[in-house]
Amino acid sequence: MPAAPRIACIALDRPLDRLFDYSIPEDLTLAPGQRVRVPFGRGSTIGVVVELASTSEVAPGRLRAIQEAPEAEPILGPRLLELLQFGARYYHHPLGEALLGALPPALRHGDPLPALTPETLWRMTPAGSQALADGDARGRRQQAVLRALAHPGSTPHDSPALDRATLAAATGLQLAPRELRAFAERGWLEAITPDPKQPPPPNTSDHTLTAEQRAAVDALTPDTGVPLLLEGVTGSGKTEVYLQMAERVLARGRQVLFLIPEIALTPQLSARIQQRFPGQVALLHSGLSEGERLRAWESARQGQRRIVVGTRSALFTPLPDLGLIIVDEEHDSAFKQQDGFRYNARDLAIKRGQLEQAAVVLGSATPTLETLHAATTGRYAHARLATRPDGSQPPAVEAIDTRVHTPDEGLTAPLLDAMQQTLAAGHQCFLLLNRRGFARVLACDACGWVAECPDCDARLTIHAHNPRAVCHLCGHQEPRPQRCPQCGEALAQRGLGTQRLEQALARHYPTTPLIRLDRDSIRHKGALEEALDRIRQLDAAIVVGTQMLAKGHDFPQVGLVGVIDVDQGLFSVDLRATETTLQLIVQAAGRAGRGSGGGRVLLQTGHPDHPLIRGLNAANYPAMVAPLLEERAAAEMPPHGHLALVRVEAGDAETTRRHAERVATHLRNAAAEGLRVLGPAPAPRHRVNRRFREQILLQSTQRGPLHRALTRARHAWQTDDLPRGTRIAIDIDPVSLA
DNA sequence: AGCACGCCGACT
DNA sequence: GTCGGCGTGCTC
Repeated sequence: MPAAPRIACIALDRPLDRLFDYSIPEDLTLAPGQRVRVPFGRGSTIGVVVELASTSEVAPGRLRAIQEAPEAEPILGPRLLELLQFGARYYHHPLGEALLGALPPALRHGDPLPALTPETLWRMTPAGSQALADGDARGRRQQAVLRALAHPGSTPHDSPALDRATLAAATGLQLAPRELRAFAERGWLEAITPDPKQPPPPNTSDHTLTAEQRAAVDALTPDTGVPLLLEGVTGSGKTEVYLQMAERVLARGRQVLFLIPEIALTPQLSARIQQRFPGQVALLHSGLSEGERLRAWESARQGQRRIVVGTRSALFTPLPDLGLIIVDEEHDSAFKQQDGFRYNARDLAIKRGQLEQAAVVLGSATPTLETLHAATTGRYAHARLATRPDGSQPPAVEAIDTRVHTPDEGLTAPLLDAMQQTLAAGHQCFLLLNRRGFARVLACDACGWVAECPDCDARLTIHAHNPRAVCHLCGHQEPRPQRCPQCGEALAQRGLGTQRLEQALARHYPTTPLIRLDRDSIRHKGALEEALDRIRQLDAAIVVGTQMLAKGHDFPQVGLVGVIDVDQGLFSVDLRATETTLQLIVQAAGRAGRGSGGGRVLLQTGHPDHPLIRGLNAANYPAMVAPLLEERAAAEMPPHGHLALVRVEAGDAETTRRHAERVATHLRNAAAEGLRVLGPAPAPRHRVNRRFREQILLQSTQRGPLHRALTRARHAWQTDDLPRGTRIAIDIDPVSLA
């Protein structure tokens, strides 16, 4: 008779690629996925039970006992546990970090699960409606709340009941519970406590779906394990399709996981979902406090909230009745974690869908070549939204030849003319420039010297209100040199960024409202919402920004989109630069010509006759990127080949190189037929913050040999004596080779 | 990763 | 004489 399993194999939050065995105290019953506190070294730490065993390799005398289990139940269910185990294996990352990283920080640190209180919903009373109409509600906040309850987004019917978070999202205000209670005491609002067994019905939409949208909703076939690509041109109404899919799945009693690239950049989307499903949405993103995050997570795990809207890491939220995963803007690189556990939430979402028997929808106007290829070869189902419900057309794309029209401060004469016309017609101009700040560098025109960071491979940049020169990679600052240290000539400022473009535009159009939208300008909380509101309220205006300008916002007034410099993206060496630039152009074009009809997209380029530029066609993205797919096939690059990047980093160039060579040798020894090991080569940014980086690229038409070689080589270099300061990072399916 | 142990330099 | 530098090894 086998002994009872009195040993638990436990994963810990350490970068150690193994489990630790502990004995289970008599009075404790454990299951995989359960959280435990264990003694470790001289302290104690939180771990997750991965499996139970009756014997251990560790001598019985050296086994220590589990201290406690904060919950009696597994906190990660079997399918989520399997997903994370798969992910850790696939991305060659220690299981403990993957597992503990999936928990909210509070649980990782040992806090107990919070008790959930039922969410109060607020509805406007007739008295409140009266107060709004009569102007009795004087305060800005009072008016905002009442108005939100009178017109919740697209449903101007009877007053719906909204929870506090939804009201906050709809008004853009921070609302304390006591403030809402005060409104209730005045008789303007009434509080409703919904029955948890009987969730409130969705606030129905009065959008009638187009035939295409209807077909897309119907294309959702649950339980087949086949992902659905929802390819919809910008403005084609993907969100409404998602919402109706969600309604169907919720009606069958299941939960919905809605992943978006970055909540902060698209506040309207999450607000719209919350308004449609009041009190049922848990919002998960990096802006939450530990406590807020924990409560949102727990409410989803308990099934109290039926919808999770969140960024990348929300993929790992436990959902007992998961029925649908939506990955919106699936092409967005924000779904790929860029350090530590380098998973791609889009790819793991597909895996989770299979494990949980939940439908998976990937939506985009500009799908990645990987997804597009899977859809055209039949591995994924494919639904297209080719038209806009309002009947408007994506604008045509025109090129301005910068060899003929020399740009001054980034602006050519034809672009300035077109802007003039657009503004005169009362429409807006959006100008896209993928470089922040002033991005001016200090250069010597006489000998070519350029001011560089002493610690990085980067040029120092000059910003508007800073008298010093700054490094964008490490933050190093120094006084601006006035003269060239090599030849003594006076230094000139060269280059162009959004801030400088903004200044140049202010000179050209001194009376036109000018708004800049980039990472720097929205740093303050609420700054983005403020800018978006201003853009929507204005008629003629110029908006300057980086790629975030192209991200999913609806601006009805845009008549012209200008791309200041397409060439730097289109003709770059990086594997995906061309693809992401084409995506950016199409997404940007999608901002123009909504509502008011027409609209132009102007690209400034020195290669107007290049096939990619001539082939630009925002209405048919798959046709437009077909040549790229052919290139990828010829080069055995994704999706026709698989990549992994191994980065070696150390404190000086010499050791980094030496150890990279050794890692590469391990990989070559472990490599089987069909695997190419390229490098090591200095990483594109070889030196950052006084550390040096070399990289090795693995390329194979099959995933198998690639993973087998990595597994074997990893064993080899772990037993090899690499010095302490050397760090090796593995990046599977890298989104950028930089 | 943390945290100990451990063996060599400049300091009250 | 000791405080502390970070090289090496371990954590069930």
